[in-house]
Formats: sequence, C-alpha cells, structure tokens
Amino acid sequence: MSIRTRFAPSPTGSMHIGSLRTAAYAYALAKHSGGQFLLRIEDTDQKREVKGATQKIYDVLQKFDLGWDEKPVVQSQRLKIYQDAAQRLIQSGHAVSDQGAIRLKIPPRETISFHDFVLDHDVSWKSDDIPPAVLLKSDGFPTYHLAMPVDDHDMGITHVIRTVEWLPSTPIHILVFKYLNYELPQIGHPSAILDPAGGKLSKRKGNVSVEQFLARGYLPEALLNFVILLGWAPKDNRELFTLEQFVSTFDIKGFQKSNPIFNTQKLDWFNGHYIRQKSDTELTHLVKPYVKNKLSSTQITQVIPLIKDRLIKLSDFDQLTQFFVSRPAIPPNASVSPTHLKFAIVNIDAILNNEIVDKIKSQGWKVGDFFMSLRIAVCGSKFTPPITETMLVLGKEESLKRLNSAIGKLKID
RNA sequence: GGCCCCGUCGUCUAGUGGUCCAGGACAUCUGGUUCUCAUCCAGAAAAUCGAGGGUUCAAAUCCCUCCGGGGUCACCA
Repeated sequence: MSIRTRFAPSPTGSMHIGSLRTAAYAYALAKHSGGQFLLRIEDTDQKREVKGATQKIYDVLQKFDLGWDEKPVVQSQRLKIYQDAAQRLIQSGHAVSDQGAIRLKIPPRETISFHDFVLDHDVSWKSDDIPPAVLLKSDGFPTYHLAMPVDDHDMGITHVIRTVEWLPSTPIHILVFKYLNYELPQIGHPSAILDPAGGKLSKRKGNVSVEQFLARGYLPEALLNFVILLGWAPKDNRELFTLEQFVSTFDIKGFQKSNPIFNTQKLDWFNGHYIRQKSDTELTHLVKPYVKNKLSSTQITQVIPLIKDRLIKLSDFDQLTQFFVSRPAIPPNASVSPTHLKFAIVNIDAILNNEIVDKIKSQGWKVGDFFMSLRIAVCGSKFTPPITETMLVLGKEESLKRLNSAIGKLKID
C-alpha cells in the first residue's frame, strides 16, 4: 500500500515558515516511496478565516514545487459529513450533547497509547487525564478533534505528520478514530521551531511568514534547504539539498527530537550560495522585482556579474549598486591622492582597457593605493566591486566627470 | 499547577555500549588568492555530551533522580 500524507493548514493568514517545513516533510515522506501528498484546507473556524489565505497557500506550495495530488479537501464543504459522524458517536454512546455542542465521552481508567514514528517510541496517557473535548461546535462546524480523524480516514491518509504541539491532543484523536471504527494512521510529531527569544516561533515575535522571506529577497530553494534542516538531518552530514534530493534521501530516522531555534544566519549562507549558483541571466531576471533605484535594464545586466559574489539577499541589490545611480560624496578624511586622479584622467582609456597596471607601477605607486584613490573618488566608498570594471559599466564620460569632480572637491578642502 | 515531549560546540546537527579525550556545517578568528570588500581556498578556536547517581570490563549511547527548555490543558487549529 502506498503512503499517503497530507498538509492541512488553516487559511488564517500568510503561511508560517514552520508550515512550509511541515509541508516539505509530509511531501518528502510520501514522495520518497512514490506515494501521494494531499492537501486539506482546515477552515472550520469562521472567525479566524482570512479571505485570500487559501489562495496564498496554493501559491506558496507551488512556488516551492510542493505539488499536491488530487483535489484539495475543504472542510467547510463537508459539514454534513462531520455532523453525521458526531451523531454516530452519540448513538454509540461515545459522545454527548452539551449546550448545543457535542462532546467526546472519555472512558474511565483506560490507558491510551500509540507509537510515534518520529519520536520512535510509544507515548501513553491515562484516560482520566484527557478532557471531554468538543467535537462539534454549536454552530454546526466540527472542531479539529472531529474533522481530523474523519478527514484523514476519508482521504486514506496513512501517515500523519504534524508538529509536537499536537502531541497532547493525540489521545482524543485516537479515541475518535477508535469509536468511529476507523483504522488509526501512523502518527509522527516532528519538533516545533523555537524563537531565539524563547517560546515557539510566532507571528507576533517577528518575521515568520514565507511571503515576508520571499519579499526580503530569499530564494525558495534557500528557504527550503534551510527549513528542512531545522529538525531533520541525513546520516552523512550533507547540507545542500534540492527538493528532489531531499525527497530521495528522506528518512524518518533523520528527525531530531529536540526543538530547534530559528537562527537565520545559516539561511543567509544558503541564500548566498544559491544566488551564486544562478547564471547571470537568471539572476538578472530574479533581481528585477527588487530593484528600486533607477538602474536601467541594461545597467542591471551589466552590474550583476560585479555584485553576484556580494549579494546575500536579492534585496541587497540597491545598496550594492547605489553609487551607480547617484554621484557619491567623498568621505571626509578619505585618503585620495589628486595626483592619482589626474593620472587616471589622462590614462582613462588604459584603465577601461585594463592596461593600466604597468603604468601605475612605473610611476612607483602601489597598485592598491592607486585603485583605492579611484574607488573613493568614483564610488565614494572603500568597498566596491573591482573599480576598473565598475568604471567600465559607468562609462568613460561618467567616470571622467566623477574624477574631475573629486579633484575639484579635494582642492576646495 | 496537571499531563506530555525534549536536553551533544554560540546555532543547526552526526553519533544508538568500545574505532569519540566526540565528527560536519553556519557564525567567529587567523592565513592565502585578490586593486578594496565579497567570493574562493587553507587552518584555528569552540561541547567536562544539562547535573548527580547507578548498570557494565567499557556509556554521549542503558536505568533512576533532579535541573533546564518546550508544548498543552478553548465551542483555535
């Protein structure tokens, strides 16, 4: 029998980075063995539902190539099914009406346990510790505790992957599966991502939405690679994974049981790495939505090779190329030699043709010193891409203007 | 507080009784390449394996207690 997993988000806003990770795990578990990865929209709380959120879920999954099989199941379209299930539970004596809602009846003095395939051991509870959870709300909508067993059964889910915060309510679900005469699927609880400040990573504490990371210039492949390694690792210490590679090496034995802290330093490294993997053409295309300064399309194309090794996020583009659009101010106390600049003006063609080094040396100057003078005069910064190449992109005319302007300013000072 | 989960370098982790005085990656530091920065390459520092007891010839690996972290106790998921 093939493995069937599902990703079951609630459409309550933009997708959480942790949800992306859970989706990737569920996807990999299914696809590793050629199974199916299904999608379910858990929209049973009318108050929390956000319009457009469902579409966002589809968009994000597609952006990360986490394609799902079959038609997504939408819980709000299955109300009758849940209501019938609740009635059956009442009839079999396992649920009771309570002020318009229907609650699960908890059997006394029983031990409820299951084998968690992520934790890799049994977890058990005394039934007396379990609360009589509401299964069907008075508005006729099911709670998660009813909808999850019913849907996972109907969808033929074989393996449920959800983060540890669900572990405490698992005995409720086990009971519902049992009383509905449904076979219990395999259930596994990967760790929950923790906030660096403590507690679980939440929207209130910072940037946790996938959209925001994308908007800040992180590549999907970098985000995915980063996130799958928060709580999962292969036995051979590999770090770089495409989705396909992740799927093929995925193994439930790779789950780490402790909760990882969401430290994004490594994400930056992944992002820089994947940016450098791109061709100049691809990168030019990718960076365009982030270009807010006034560089023309041609200029962007010319500049990309110069800044490729310096980009950490796509959104760094403007900052790294600022001196292309605005004439820089010469920083005070900058060590710029007017003699260097005059020499550069006279020899501008040699500079642009990359034939200047010997001439610098024959002047008895250090090559580095000379270029630093140019760098500061032309870009107003001590840190830039190679200055000759930068001037080439700037053009002869603009380069001369800046050199002359710098000389003028230096004289005034 | 009750119940439940977890505890290896700052961070993500490898490790399932001996080959571990614990390996990799990020971050950090140093050196090399380079016209600066960055990239790239090389190297260093960094974990008494949460603590204390056991079991064993032998424990990061098994057991117990404690401590610490996290989750959950909604007609939210």
